[in-house]
Amino acid sequence: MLDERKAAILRAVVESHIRTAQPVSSSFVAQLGDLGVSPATVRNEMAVLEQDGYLFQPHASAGRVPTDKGYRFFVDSLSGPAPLAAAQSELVRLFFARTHGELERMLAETSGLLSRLTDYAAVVVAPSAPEPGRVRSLQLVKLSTHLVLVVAVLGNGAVERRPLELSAEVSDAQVDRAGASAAVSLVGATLDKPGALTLSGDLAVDALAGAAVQALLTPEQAPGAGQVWVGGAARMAAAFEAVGTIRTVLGILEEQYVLVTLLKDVLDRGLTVAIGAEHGILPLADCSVVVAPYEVDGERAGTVGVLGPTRMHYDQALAAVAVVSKKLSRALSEGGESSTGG
Amino acid sequence: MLDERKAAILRAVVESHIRTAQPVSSSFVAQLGDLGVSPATVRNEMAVLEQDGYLFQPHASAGRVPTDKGYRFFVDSLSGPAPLAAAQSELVRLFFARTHGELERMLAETSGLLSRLTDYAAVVVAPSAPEPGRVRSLQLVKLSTHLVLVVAVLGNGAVERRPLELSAEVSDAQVDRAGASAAVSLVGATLDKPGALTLSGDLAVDALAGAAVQALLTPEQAPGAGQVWVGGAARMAAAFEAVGTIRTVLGILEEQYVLVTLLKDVLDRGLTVAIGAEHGILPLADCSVVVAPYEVDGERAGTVGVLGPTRMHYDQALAAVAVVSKKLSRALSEGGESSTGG
DNA sequence: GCTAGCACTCGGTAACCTTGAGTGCCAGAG
DNA sequence: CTCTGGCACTCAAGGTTACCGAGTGCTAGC
Repeated sequence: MLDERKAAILRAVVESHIRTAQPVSSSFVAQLGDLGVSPATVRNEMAVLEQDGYLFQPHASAGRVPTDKGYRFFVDSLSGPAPLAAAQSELVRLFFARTHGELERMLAETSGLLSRLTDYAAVVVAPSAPEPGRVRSLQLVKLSTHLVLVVAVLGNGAVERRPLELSAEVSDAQVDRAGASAAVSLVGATLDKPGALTLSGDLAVDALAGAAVQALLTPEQAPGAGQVWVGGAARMAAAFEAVGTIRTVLGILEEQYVLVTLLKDVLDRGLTVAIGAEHGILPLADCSVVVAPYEVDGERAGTVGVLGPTRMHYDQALAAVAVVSKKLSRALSEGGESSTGG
Repeated sequence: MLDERKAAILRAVVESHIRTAQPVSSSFVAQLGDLGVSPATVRNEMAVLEQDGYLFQPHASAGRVPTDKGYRFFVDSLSGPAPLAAAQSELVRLFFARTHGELERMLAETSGLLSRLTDYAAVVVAPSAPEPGRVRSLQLVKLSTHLVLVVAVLGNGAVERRPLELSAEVSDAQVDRAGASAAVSLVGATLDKPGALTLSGDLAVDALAGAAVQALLTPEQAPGAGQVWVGGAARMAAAFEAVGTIRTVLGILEEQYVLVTLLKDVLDRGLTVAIGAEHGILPLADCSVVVAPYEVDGERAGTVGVLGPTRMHYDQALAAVAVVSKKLSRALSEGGESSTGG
């Protein structure tokens, strides 16, 4: 496609522009010395690169700026993620040594970590379908005369909790019996196919047990809502000069649905990096996305990603995303200790 | 302090500047017609207001802009929060009719609501010391050979969950007996003063029961962390023109500690509104804060607030904050249905 | 005490020029 | 055929000047 010299020039332009955010001139590339040719020669090559759509000239007397296609070539020609700087590796190590606990908290903090690592905004998407697993334990707890709480512990340690509003008063004993009955029906079964209820004859008890089982089978929350954590949105304000761009980008970062779809789309297309207009979201035309899935117990669960300007440090972002997704997978899979408390 | 005419002029200047973000001229105020005086008279009054520190003149041939002191006078002379616009009341009504569930989720969504209502950034601080309440139920669930989960349901319906890593293997029966023992010790007691453990004689069982009780007594999370939700940070980008201001404000909005302290300080000083430099945070000198506490079961619990530019619509912000804090208090107090899922 | 009138100030805008970075192209050297 | 030095050309950026007009402060008069 591109002969070696053109590729070298293109790489030089991209690298320089990522660093300086300025158009890159032919003489600058020539002075780099890697090619041993004069600025005039570089100019000729650059003209061809522009015709082929890799470069773009803001105006007649300016240097060249990479196009999305130029960045794409650059990213594809990377030899893989750079190794993380020592300080950053240490940051990651410390973070995962220190962080335990609830899934939600962990993911939220991970978005902060990833943002600090890259200096861009980071997005973490929660596991899409937290596979229910078997019910390990089920209990009814009477909170007040008309309010009973259903608490179930699942195989992965997650706790499902459902309030149950009663129209008629029930006794402690009735709650206990209903709990036992519901437990027989559900413990050992998975949430998608419960066992049959054994009837006790006491209508109130049987109704309560049935309602408890039913409540557990109903997923508590709409999918997609509250499942995204964005870290370091403020860093996007530092990445752009134009106020308008900052506003639209920040606006998008608050649209959880758009974010989830964006990351999912990119992954589904088998990509790790989406550059500029490659993802379909027009307001983010000046942004690139670097994504990686993370796993829980070997199953692809959620996504972590970095959103930065098109002229982002791809090698570092790739490295950070790769490391974080790997470590996160491990942290979330360790004996099921950390899991949703919903 | 200020005679009526000066006060009227000052109010006019503030109102106009809030709307237009422009310096306000004497002729504009005179044309409003509320005073029936000429621009020249207004000018004279304005000169006095400037000497007294209520107004400020960016340069010699410009109109006047309110100072913090001017805004303070304006806010203090408000007759109370304006009634919410019909569309907004409806938004609030719908929101609280629709929103149930976990405390965290609810607070997070509330920050979004408040931000939408006011068009500024909203901050919601979680209850500072979630009063533990009595333990209603306690259970040990064996997840794997070396991992046991302690699950406790508290009086307010909150579920506390602690993983327990074991060095030696235990049998199902042992877990059950330890659970029963720990339950005897804790059920009915509050988390700060547990009852004594009755020893069984089986060392493994007693150790496990003790560990379970101990785990529950240890608060899971560091205070202050993850206890703040910010909604609509992007709206701050629309509220300011200068990129620098946008950056610093967004930066602050990600400093959870600063935010919590800020809101707490303002409330502690008995204020509802902090204008410009009145709160001590220099980078937020161009911002004002409107806060209100919310209650859970009659006890002051957390804070909701709005962060906007100094020239914010105080009446609307006051109204929105008041309504949201009231409704939130009610929603969180209803029979303890909604509470933390720790 | 209020107001009309007037001189004054000063930010903002437009027009203009200059500068210099960078290009495209061409002719000549290798 | 490829590369390079030279040169004319383009155009954004920055500086200067002039002008406009919004808005003020002051004063004299009602």
